[in-house]
Amino acid sequence: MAQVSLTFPDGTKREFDAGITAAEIAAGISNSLRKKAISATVNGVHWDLQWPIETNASIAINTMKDTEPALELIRHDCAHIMARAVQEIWPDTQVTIGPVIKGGWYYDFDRAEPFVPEDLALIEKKMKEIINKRDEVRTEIWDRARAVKFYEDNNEPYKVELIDAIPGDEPLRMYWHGGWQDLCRGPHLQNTGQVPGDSFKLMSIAGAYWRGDSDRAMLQRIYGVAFQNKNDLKKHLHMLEEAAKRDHRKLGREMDLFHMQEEAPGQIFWHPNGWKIYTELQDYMRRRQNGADYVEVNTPQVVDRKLWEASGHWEKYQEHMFIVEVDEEHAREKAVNALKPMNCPCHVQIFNQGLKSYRDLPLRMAEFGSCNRYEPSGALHGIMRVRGFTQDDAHIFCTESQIEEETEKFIQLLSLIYKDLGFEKFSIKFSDRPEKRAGSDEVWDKAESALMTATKAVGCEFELNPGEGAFYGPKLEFVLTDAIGRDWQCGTLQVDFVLPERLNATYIGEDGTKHRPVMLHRAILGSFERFIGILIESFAGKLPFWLAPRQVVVASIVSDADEYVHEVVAALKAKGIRAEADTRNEKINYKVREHSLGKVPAILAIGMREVEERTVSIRRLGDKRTNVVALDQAVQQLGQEARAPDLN
RNA sequence: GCCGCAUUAGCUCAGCCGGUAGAGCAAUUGCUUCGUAAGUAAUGGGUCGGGGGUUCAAAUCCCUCAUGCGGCACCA
Repeated sequence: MAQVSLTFPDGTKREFDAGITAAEIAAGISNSLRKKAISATVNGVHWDLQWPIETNASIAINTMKDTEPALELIRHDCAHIMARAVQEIWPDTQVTIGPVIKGGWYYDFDRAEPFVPEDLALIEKKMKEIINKRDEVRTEIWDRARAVKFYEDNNEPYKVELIDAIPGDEPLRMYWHGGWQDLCRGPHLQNTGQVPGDSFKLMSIAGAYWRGDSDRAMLQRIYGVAFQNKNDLKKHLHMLEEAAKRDHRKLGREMDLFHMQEEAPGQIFWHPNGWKIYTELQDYMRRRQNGADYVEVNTPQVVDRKLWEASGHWEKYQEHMFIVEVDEEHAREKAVNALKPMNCPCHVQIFNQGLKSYRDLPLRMAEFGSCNRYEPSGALHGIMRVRGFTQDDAHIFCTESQIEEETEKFIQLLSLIYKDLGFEKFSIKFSDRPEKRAGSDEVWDKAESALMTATKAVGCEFELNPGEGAFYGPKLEFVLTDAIGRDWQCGTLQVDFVLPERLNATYIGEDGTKHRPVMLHRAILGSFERFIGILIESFAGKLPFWLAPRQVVVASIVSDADEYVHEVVAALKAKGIRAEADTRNEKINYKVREHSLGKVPAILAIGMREVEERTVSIRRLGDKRTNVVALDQAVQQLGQEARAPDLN
């Protein structure tokens, strides 16, 4: 019999008969390892204990202590156990796919009756029964015809379709535990009892399209999470609770920032507090962009369809545009308009006014552009995904040879701004040419390499996102990581050779003839609405002092201090600080609690001692300590903190 | 847009099998002047998301529309 040489993690090599399984190897080492083993890693591939090893390889036996394989197996087996539980409870249910995802798994089912939340407890109970049975997991390779016939006989058309999609040279693997089977590439645990029965939880039921295709059947998806032990599950659930506390919709209400109502779905009613954040952020962005040699413009909201036809938006995005038709009786002429969904066509109109010379380039045209898009109802989400929003948009009209330098400058500006806003870390995704695209390969070569060398020149690493570029050019996407580790794609830089062509933008070159400029579409925040949502969630409402809508509340302890309280407020306001007096007839405990919940970064408590000494007692949000300082000093210090980072 | 769930006082929520609404907080008004996360009492407050239907009777059952929530699809 042929031999294989296997190298163990400690470097020792041993010879085995070819076709030996990892389970047999584990058993040869010790009986306890045989029981504890969950899988193997063979030449870097996660390997089922039952799979034969036919070639020389490196091998490691995994146990539950090996976190990465353990979690993958636990979650994957949970998916199977859940599918079995569902089919045992409701035999008329068809199973489809059930992959492992971050933190857990899901499984998609086809069943006439909808699952209801109460079903989850039922399924969990059944899953625990299956785990307690410690059913052995068994696997076999089947040939295609047999597998197809099997699923046809069992009336499982989804599985038949999955088999059809698997390349012909790949073996089909079947897995069993108990009487239940599933088509699966594996690997899996040795028996169902290896799944910790107290460390998983079914989370939610949702609809999901078969194969992610909105033209196909809507299946029912059940999401679950699973961990190595009970404590990790607890930590995970706790983290979810903490994330829920940061929800910008909840904080928006509690901090009285904004509201939304059904008469204007997807649009925001900004309250005074929320609008303070908005304008403060916008003022800051305006100063930063002015400093980076942008010119600011403003363009119309309601624009004739002719322009959208010329730009190509009418054809591609008509369904997502708010169409405005003026009633014929009142109109001098019948016209069909659309609310602008983006600013670029309008910016080209400004560029096209008068002759432009190469000396005018690069021309960085910025607009806090108010846009409206008719987003699908299901896409709306708080202030993060809305139908009316304002982009921190700009278009840089430049020559091809300027792309590189402009990219560099943009990344520098973006880094500076993200840092000012409290996001030290961001990552970049580079999306190159998609299959369907405009422009010659030559132009794409130039655009991609310019974008790439510029990105590298700034010293930024990026992840390649192949084929994900816009149809008109490659793009960079800037993803920032918030305080609890979530990623948000905010900034973007897109190279566009198409729109200048479509809208006939030209400049006179050094040679005295007309040339086509390149447009760089770019945004840093993305939209103010969404970015403020991100700020709220990342800071859990505790915004940096300069962005806080209410920066200081001066609260009296006794009413005899009221007069001095107003004096303090006046002094703070004179320094440009957003300060309020709270002289209500309430205990200081009550006031401190209320303003703390309102996320006011500084509370100044004023009793008779402060009045007599002309001091204030400063209490910072989230800090139990107080700090008594002279009034003048407090005004000076808080005035400094209240300034935006670019003004310090 | 699709699947599921939800919509009751300003907020958070209770209201089983149909008999026309309830709590806590908030608000208002008293009393209380109290030194760092809820002092106290009284009072007011709801066409139960809109429309339609079933019924002697609907917050409750059915249909429909709207909005929201969780996903899916979408995101120029």
